[in-house]
Amino acid sequence: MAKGITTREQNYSQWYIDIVLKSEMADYSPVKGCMVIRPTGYGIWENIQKHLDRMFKETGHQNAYFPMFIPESFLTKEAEHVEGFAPECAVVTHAGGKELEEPLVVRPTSETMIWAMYKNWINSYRDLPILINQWANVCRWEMRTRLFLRTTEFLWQEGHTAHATEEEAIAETEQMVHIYQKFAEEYMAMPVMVGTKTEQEKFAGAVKTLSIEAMLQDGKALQAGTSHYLGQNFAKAFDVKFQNQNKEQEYVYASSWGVSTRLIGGMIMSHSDDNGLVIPPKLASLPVVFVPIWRSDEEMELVLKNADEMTQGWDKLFFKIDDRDNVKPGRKFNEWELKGIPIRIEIGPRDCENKEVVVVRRDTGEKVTMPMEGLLPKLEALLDDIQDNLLANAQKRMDENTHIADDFKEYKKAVKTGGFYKIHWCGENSCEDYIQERSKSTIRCIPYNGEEEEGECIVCHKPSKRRVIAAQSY
RNA sequence: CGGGGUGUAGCGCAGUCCGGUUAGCGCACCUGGUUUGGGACCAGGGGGUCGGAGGUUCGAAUCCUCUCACCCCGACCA
Repeated sequence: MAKGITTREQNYSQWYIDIVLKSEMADYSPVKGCMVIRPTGYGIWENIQKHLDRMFKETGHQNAYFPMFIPESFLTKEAEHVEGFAPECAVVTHAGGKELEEPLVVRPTSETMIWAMYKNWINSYRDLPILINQWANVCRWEMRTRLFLRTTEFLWQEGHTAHATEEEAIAETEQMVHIYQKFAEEYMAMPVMVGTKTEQEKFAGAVKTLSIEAMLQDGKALQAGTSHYLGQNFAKAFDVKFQNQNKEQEYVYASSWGVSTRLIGGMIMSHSDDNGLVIPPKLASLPVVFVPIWRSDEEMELVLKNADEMTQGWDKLFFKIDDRDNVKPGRKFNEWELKGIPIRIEIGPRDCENKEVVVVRRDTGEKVTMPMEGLLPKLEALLDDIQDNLLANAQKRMDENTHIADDFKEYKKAVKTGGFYKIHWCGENSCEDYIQERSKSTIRCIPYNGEEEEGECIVCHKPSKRRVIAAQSY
């Protein structure tokens, strides 16, 4: 059993904190609400970046970088945007030993800076579309923070695109939310619900917000990524017009989309267990670790020699031989389990004699003896199997915990225990507020391509045309 | 901002009510030896001035005043 990790049953929140700190993913910093992402955690982020970046570039996007300081006046140009973000902005008022002429906001998101620049770059329909992404840090002064899920400063990517037509901008918005869905499922083994946010929950300044919502082990929802159709809101705020083929001046249509280090929190709460982290193989910076076992110096030499020989020609980043002589094997087993390494290979004198090794998979703990000869393809297949198994488990959890609810009292009771609930909702803000106040849950999204179904609002009983997803959330 | 709580070694805590030699304990750390197929054991060792400031006293981690920080619940939150 794991030492010093609170079990999920005892206290799910504390379990999460224990996992993050003990696996050395991250640590609290001296600044309240800000965390340090340690090598173990940063490696996961690098893999997230690697794969997403490729997906962005394959769909025609390019990376760029914009400044982290935004003149305060920029924020106020879009009315809803400023209302949504002003309360959580950090503002620099002094620099270089003097008070600044105009305060600088530490970006909470970059729409304003980017549209101030796009104004200079766009004149003609020939300048469009612009498909830019940036990897950056942003700062939002949240009152309550949680490691990875909500921190004052966090890392993310933000895509900002400019288009000549509404159709094109909407298509971009939809394309990106589906890229997020694909990434979540294929790489993170984290199934998600794709849908539209309600008017009240949408991004400040957007016409429409699409999101992916994951279901974590405790049944709570996590907004794991968003893609916004911004219409002409920012183009109007920053006066970004282009001349179309009919010689007319027209405001540019826009999208923006992002995922953050929050994904790492989602990954942890999707797959990890009471023994520690469980990393999906496709995100693991170290897929395989060897734990050699010996009693004497002679045995040590023998075992290490065998391990070296059998891994000749393997990718150095694929495996590590944990040859520390001052730590016992049992401890190593536990350490690597805690760190979530997908496959552990035990190799001792007995195995060397039989020319075999013991292969242990992290997700199920299953141990299998395999011959040293021709091991690599088997490990690769096993990694694929682990990846598939994690996704299947997460999918099963989501399916089993997605329910239909038609009676508010029953819903209120049920939602406390977690899970997604498909409910009818009339579309009124007042009913949405009622749900939030009475049940501590929120409408997560209106499912994308959701089936039409006649029904009545769970609150006011007025007609509803489709079901929405409601749940408790992080 | 309202309610509650905590500050003593890197971490977790005891000691505080009822002031009294050198401030303890567990984990971690360091050295040596024995160990090594699921978190080793023995021996030795280093490290704190008790969140901060002021006061009472022969004497303060302990009592008093002020102050700071952090945590939990609530409010808030792509």
